[in-house]
Amino acid sequence: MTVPVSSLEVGRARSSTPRPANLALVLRTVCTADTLPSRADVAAATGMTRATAARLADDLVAGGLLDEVEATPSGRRGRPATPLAPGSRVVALGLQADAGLLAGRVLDLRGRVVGERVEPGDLRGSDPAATLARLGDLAADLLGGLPDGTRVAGAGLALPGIVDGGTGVLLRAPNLGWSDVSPADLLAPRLPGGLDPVPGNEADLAARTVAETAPGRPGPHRDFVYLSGQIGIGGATVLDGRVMCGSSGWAGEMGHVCVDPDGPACRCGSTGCLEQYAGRDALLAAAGLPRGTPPGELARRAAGGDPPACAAVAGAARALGIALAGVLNVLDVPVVVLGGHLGELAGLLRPALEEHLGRRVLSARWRRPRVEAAPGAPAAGATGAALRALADVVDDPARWLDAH
Amino acid sequence: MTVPVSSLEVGRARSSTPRPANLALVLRTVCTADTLPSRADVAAATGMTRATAARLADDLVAGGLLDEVEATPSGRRGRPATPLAPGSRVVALGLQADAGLLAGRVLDLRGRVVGERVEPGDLRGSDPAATLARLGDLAADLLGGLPDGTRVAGAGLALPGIVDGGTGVLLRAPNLGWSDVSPADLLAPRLPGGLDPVPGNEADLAARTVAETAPGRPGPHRDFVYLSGQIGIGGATVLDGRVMCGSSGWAGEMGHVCVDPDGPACRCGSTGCLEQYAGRDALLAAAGLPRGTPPGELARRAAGGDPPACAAVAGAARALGIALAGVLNVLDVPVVVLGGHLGELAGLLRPALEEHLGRRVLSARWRRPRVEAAPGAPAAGATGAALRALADVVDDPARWLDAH
DNA sequence: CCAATTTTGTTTCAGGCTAGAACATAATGC
DNA sequence: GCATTATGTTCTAGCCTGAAACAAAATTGG
Repeated sequence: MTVPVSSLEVGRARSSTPRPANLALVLRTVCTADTLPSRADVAAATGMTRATAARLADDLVAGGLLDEVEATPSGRRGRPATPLAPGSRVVALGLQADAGLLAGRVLDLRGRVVGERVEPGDLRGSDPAATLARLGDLAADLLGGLPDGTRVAGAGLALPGIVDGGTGVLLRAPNLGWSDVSPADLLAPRLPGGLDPVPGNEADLAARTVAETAPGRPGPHRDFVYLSGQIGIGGATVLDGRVMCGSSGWAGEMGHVCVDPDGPACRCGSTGCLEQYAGRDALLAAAGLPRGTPPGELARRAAGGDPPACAAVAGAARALGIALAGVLNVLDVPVVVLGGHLGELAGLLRPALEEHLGRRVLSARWRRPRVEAAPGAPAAGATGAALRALADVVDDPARWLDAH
Repeated sequence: MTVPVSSLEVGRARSSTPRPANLALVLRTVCTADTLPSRADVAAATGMTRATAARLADDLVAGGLLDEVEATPSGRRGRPATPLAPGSRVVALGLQADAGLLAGRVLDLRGRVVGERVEPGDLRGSDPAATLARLGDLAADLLGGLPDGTRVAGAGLALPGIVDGGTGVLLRAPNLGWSDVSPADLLAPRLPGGLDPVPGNEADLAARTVAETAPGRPGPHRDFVYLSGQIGIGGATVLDGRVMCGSSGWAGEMGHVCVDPDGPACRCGSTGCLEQYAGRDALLAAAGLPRGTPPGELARRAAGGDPPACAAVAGAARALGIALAGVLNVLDVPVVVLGGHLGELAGLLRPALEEHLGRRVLSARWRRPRVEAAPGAPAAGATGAALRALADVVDDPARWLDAH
């Protein structure tokens, strides 16, 4: 052979028949639809013939990826349609280990929460092996409580740190005090049926819950920046509906964008990082509150007009404005979604932050950047981890059908 | 129908047969290969059978999208292979209107320059209609000089400003002093055969020349930030090999990332923008040189140790370090490519800039960010515009075959 | 209550495309 | 000159979709 294979590798998947792509198209169409579509609706939406759409839907129903739902009398004439819904017995497990909690959540293909466990607790400086063992037991318990016939399509694990995409190793998680942990090895033995949770960054996965509200269903924004205020400030960028994880998982280190080169020194070695102004501890210190105060208390004081609290919020808004304006200028993203402690402060931050962005973002004259609060579900990372696992099924249902 | 069609629209193209996708796969494989592959090489690389690869290749050869090249004696035994190459008679036209020049360039599917015209001239404050008429004549002249049998697949136009992706209207181009111009209307009448150049941002298109060195052939980096120093500083982000143009074409306003909130006022209304430190005029002023000095002169002086020139370069490196560190932290991109006047200074900027980035980018301890100079071809935007047009052909050759 | 109408879902058949195997072609090596 | 080896072509079976005919189950109207 003249040409080495490596030089010819072309990224795309190839399939000799159109069927896998069309199965995915049918499933995605059902997942995306606002109301439960019939086979005929799917045919109309995709441009296939009714025969083809029906055949593909039949296969998906047989494999459990679609459910035929009881028809509700529509009042229109003609044979009543059989509504299709994403299969309720195909689920995925999302796990999360954070400085403040352990969580597990099971979602089905419709995006409904089928099972849930949240265990608050201070895990800073905890032993990775012991903590992950507890999480594994929690997961096993959660899976054991699922109704018979449920099939677990996959699992994910949200971690507050840098995860190497290739090896799945948690390189470092400052809030937990962990480094170089391989969570798969510690978790898998505790889980039934060879389930192997794929680790991912908590902010990336939380951003996914905004990018898609249910498996295959796009959320309210195609392009946005997600900011997750935990102890530090993580973040993620969503472009074209895809969460950008960076070429090695380091994306979203929003907390260390430089706000002021002459500002206070940061533990990262740089100066004037965003975290020094809008991180949880920095905010509390500026407001004159002790370290462990819940962010809700800060929000209450600032809303009540307490001067140091208001000053802290104003300072955070200014710093966020400077840091985010840079990102918004570079990426042309119209929306910022605030999660974590920043989400709790969103109502107070929004006016000043939108004003800062309006001044510093070049395109603001045409389209003013908007600031929103993330829907405040606890342990959003667990939900995102489950969604990511289910996305694998939605993207290639043929593989799932062949395997079962 | 229960479900409104709009709610069911799923972005993907659907085709009832695998052929269009496989045609694209074969063409892309040939474009990507380091050496000219035979039909058998294509089969091996794609996983198709030789029969299938050969049939698809035959169709592409018949349509002019692939050429059969004279076999060079390989010395190996067996029937000699017929090498395949991207079709040399399918070309695209790239145009560029900039503050300092008008340019047109014709590229073939192999990425070779088939024709070229560059007309330097000061176009600041020029009349859009007159200037685009000149560009149209230049283009018509260029196309007229092409060898017989050449087929023009499309055209693009690089402009130094904000282009609305939907309408193709140039909203504003500060360096030209243009706003709300519709270049397609002014150009198309001068061009043969209903050719309608698609306008795009100059920095985005210049970044494309780094992202792909020839149609369908990935460049040296999958993920990088491109900085284009013209009069201001434009830029573009390439993620996963795709140039991110933003949800409304405003992406890449790198020049107005805030370096220092207490810095000098910028004409954009903000303060301490990168442009105030590393823009062409700011650099020349800091070096004590008059406004019109070519950047090469600054580079010579700084290389020679002239103190004000060195200070100017050092200041620019610091400002670039602060601004880029933010972007690199957020997007986890390992490479910065410098073009335009920053490219000419790349050698001088690199050491200080890499040092700044090493300190401010969180992932630097694992992977140090690298700074490179863009290959310094003049009017890179024109090349990028032609590449973009050719990418349409490479992405869906079936459409091209059907239409001819 | 029954027939016409309408819409959904199924069955059947033809056609396009790929995989696999056999075959033809054109070189090297002994 | 003949075996060997690799490329390219031809032929057939099988998978999948599109089109059209058909079956099923509701409403409408007398």
